[in-house]
Amino acid sequence: MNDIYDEIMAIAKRRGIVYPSFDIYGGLSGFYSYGPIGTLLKDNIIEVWKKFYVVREGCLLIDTPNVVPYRILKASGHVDRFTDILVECERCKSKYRADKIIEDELKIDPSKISREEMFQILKKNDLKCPSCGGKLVNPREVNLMFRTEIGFGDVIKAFLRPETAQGIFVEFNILYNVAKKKLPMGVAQIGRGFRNEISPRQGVIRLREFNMAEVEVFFDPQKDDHPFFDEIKDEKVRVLTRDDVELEDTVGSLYKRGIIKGKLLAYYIGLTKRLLVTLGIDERKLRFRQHKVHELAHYAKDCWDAEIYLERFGWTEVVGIANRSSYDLTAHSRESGVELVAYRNLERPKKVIEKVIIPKYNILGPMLKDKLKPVEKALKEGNYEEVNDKIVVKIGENERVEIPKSAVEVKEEEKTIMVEKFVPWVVEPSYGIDRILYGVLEHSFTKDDRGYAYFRFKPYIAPIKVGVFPIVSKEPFTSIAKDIYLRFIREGILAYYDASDSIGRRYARMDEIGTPYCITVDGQTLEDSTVTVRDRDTRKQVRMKVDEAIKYVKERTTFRFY
RNA sequence: GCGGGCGUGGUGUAGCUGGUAUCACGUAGCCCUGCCACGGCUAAGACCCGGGUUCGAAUCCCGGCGCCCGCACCA
Repeated sequence: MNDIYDEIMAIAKRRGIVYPSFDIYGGLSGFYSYGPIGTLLKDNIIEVWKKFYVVREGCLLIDTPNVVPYRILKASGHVDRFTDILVECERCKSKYRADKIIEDELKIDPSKISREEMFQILKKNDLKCPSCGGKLVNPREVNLMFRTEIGFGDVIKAFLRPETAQGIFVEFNILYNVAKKKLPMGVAQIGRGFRNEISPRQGVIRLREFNMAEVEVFFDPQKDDHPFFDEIKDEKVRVLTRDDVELEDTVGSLYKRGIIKGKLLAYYIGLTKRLLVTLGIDERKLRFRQHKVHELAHYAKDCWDAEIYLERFGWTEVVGIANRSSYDLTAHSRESGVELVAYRNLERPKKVIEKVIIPKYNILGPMLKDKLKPVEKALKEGNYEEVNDKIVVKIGENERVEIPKSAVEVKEEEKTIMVEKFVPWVVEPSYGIDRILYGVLEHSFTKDDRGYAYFRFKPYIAPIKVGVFPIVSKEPFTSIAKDIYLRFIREGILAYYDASDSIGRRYARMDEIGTPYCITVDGQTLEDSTVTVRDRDTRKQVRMKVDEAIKYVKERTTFRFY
C-alpha cells in the first residue's frame, strides 16, 4: 500500500518525528518512539491542551502512578472487563470470545454470570463452532492489561494502568478538599496508558503504550451546567447520532433537541471541537459519533467519540466524551470502605428534631463493662427501643441489653440541616494524544505547486519556530545571523541556525518540519539592519528591522486564545 | 492467533534462472552560490534475524520477528 500514511511516516522517520521503537532488534508492533522533532510537537500539543483544560477550565492537574495494584482495577471493573475468555475451534482453529458464544448460542446474558460459571457452561454444553461446526476447546483467559507485581516474596499483584482515570477517582476526597468542596470540579491527568493488544496492526493508531490526556469533571447531577456554556453553545459540530442520522448543528441546539443527553456533555463536545481545530485538525474531517445503545458500557448514560478522518484508517476515534454517572466513585467507595461523596446545599433548609442519647459513663461503665462499646454504638445508630423506664439496646444479631433510662441523658435537639450528601457524577473527556498527533500530521500535510511536501503546523504547534540563515555562508552574514539566532534563544524561542547548502534547500528543510518562519540576513542587512522574514505557507517575504522581526515571530508563535 | 503476500543504505528501488549489490533522492565535507530542494568534486551508508543446503546464499529450504491484506480481537 502506498498512501499518504506511508509518505508521512517516511518523512517522520527521516526528520525524527515518530518511528517504530526497538528498530535495531527488528521492531515490535504497538510501540513507537517520538524523535526530537516529534517530542517537541507532542509537548506543544499538550501545552495547548493544558491552556484549554488547566488554564481556561481551571482543572486540577495531577500525576499519579502508572503501576496500579490489583484491588483498584478490580473495583473499577477493569480486571473483569479486560479479561476475555477465548475458545478455539478444534477443527478450523478460529478463536471466539466465550461470552459472545454463550450469548448467541444459549441466550444467556454473559454480564450476569461469573467467570467460573462461564467455564462450567463451556464444559457442560457441547458448543459448536459457528463457522465450521467443529468442537470448541481450550477455553482460556486473555487479559489485555500488562501484569506486573510489586515487591519480592509476598508480592502484590498489579497492572500497568489501562487509563489514567482511576488515579483520579481514588483521590477524590483529597482533590475535593483542595477544591474547597466546590463542584463542578475538573481533574486532569496527562500520562501513559498501557494495553496488551493482541495484534496491533494500525501503526501509530493502535499502540500498546500510549499517551493520553484525560479529564474527570465531577458534578452534581441536579446541576448539569457549565459557567461558560453560553460561550461554547454556538459551536457548530457535525454529528452521527446513535440512529445513524448525520447532521450539523450547534452543540447548544443539539442539547436542546435532546440529541446530546446532558449540558456538560454538550459543552465538552463543543470545547473538544474548538481544541482539535486549534491544534490543526481539519474541521471538515471531524465529526462526533454517538455510541449506540448496545455499545454503551452499562454505567454510561451517553457517550460521544470525536472522530477524525484519516486516509488509511477511515473515521478514527481520537477523543471519547462519556457520561460515566457515579459508577467509579461508587465502586471505589464500596471496595475501599471510604465514603466518596460531595455535599450540596438544600434549597430549603430542613428542621429536624433529633433525639440524642448520651450515656452516663460513670453508671454504664461499671454496669456493662466490655459491652459498653457495642451499646454506645447501637445508641448512636438508633438500634434501641424505649420500654417504660428502660431502654432495650440491640447489639449484634440477637443480643439485647436492657439499661435503665436513668443511666442516660436524653436530649432532644432541634437541628437545621443545610446540606445533603450525594455521589457526584462524572463527565469524562479523554484524549488520545498519539492519534491526535498523527491527525495533526496528516491534516496539515501539504504539497506545494512544485510537489514539495511540508506540514502546515499552526505556528504555536510547530516544533521549531524560526530558521535563521545567512544568505551565503560568508562573513559578516554568518556572524549577524548567529547573533539573531542567539537573541531568539534568549527570548526562549526555539530557533535553528543553518548555513549549509543553498538558501532554497534550507527553506525546504524548515518547511518540511513545519517551521513557520525563516529569517535571512542578506546584503541589505549590512546597510540598514533589516532582514527578510519568510512565511512558510505563502513563501512571501517581508522586510523589517531585526528587533521587529524577533517580535513578529514571537507574537505569532505564542499561543493565545481567540 | 489463523490463512495469503512481502522484507535490499535514512527513503524509494534494481538484482532474486546462486559468485558481496544498481540507480535516484537524502546525509556529511569542500568548491560555487546575494532568496526558494541549482551545479561540481569527494565520502559515509544496505541484503530483517537465526539455522540449513552449497566451495560459495540477497537469491533455494526451515524457523523467528516485522509490515500489508482478509478473518478474529480491540474501540
